[in-house]
Amino acid sequence: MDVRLADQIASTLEQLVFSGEFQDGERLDELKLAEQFHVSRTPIREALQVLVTSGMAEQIPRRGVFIRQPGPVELMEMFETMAELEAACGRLAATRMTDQDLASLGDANDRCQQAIQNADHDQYYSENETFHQIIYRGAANSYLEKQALQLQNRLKAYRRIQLRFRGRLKQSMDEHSQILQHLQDGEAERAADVLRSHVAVQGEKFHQLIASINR
Amino acid sequence: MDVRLADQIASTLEQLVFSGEFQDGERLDELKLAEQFHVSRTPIREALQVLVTSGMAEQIPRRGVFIRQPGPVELMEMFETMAELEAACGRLAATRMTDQDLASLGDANDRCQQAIQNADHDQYYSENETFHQIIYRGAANSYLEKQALQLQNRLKAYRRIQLRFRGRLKQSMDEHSQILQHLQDGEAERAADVLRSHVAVQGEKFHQLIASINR
DNA sequence: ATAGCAATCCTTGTATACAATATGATTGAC
DNA sequence: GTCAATCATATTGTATACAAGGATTGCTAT
Repeated sequence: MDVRLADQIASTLEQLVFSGEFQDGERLDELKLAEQFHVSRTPIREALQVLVTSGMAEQIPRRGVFIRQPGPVELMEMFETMAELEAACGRLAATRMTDQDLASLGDANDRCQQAIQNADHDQYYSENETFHQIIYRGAANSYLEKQALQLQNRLKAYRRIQLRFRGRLKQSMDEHSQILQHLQDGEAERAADVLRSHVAVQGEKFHQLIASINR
Repeated sequence: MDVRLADQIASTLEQLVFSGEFQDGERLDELKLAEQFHVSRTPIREALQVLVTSGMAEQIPRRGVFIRQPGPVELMEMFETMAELEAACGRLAATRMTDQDLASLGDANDRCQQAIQNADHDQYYSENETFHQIIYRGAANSYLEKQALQLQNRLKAYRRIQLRFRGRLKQSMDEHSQILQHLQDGEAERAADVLRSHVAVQGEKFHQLIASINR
């Protein structure tokens, strides 16, 4: 419950951008937005500043702000960066997670398994997110955690796509189990390696999909 | 040369925050800033939004924006994250840097050596920055590069501190040479490991210094 | 007909005016 | 004397008015 209209509008716009409501390069007209949100241009402009600063839009002075949807190349780069961030979290988490953290991680993993058995994709994605977030937290580095959470959120919409690939779900679960095992054993490098490829493969699957569409 | 006052002000404020002009928790008074910059509150507010979004300040609705200087704990976390980002860059760069990139890196390293011989600390820090930036670029992932550059910039002011430690400069140079060698050999994991500890040690030195001051 | 120029309109950027809320100070009651 | 409540003031949040820079359209000249 934000108090400032600008904040509410920023969140809403962010959601709209994420959900692909805007085309890449589309100009965000201050007047139109002001009408849509039934406010003046002032809060709109402040919300746009937020989008620009967070990299979701580009501002050209005296011209306006234009939304920037990441293209295939940038998405691949983001997935690769995510993979490295997750690997880093795993490395650190392996020596820092408490027994309680590991128990939570095990629970989250079980709930992932369960979701698959129920063939409940929504639940799977939700629990999968939780699984990874527990690892971010386990790194015991709130700055790194924040970076990881931000990028995870940014990639959320695109991560679902890998679902389409046959057998990916089972493979994903196997990797989860490996990750859990390595973290329990305090095997930092192994945990990092599995996490890295676990995430990187998502980018590759995404790439395959893009390529197959453009064929 | 920004066209918008808000942009100029945002950059200036950013510099002021970096240079420690503001205390942690200090409120940024819109009216005072407006007077100082000889503008109205509007561009000031838009500049403040930028600071808040980039995490340099916190906004409490109806109360104002308060600057957030990272404390020792957060700084350590940032150094640790930087270490992981640099390791990631090194890992990727090891297999992606061109001969030309490697030549540039060697040149930068030579200029670092030279700066040390000249006992020119300013030049050393400038060239050291370049050395690392060439590796970021070498990762051939512009998103990751951007993240690394951002954090490097954020930590700039604090990195200088390690200089105070006897023998650190020579050690640093030795590490640089190792990194260069591993990158030339395409030894991804070794390059990553050396880079990680090369940066992580800065955080540790920083920690030592803080501890010694508070003693 | 097309290219170049000019004028008008549209949009962004900035200033100011107005509204609403939080803070703190003063007054009154217990 | 202290605590609480209310009122005044200061500051943020929003709206509107004004300024200035592009973009588009139409006209003219070649």
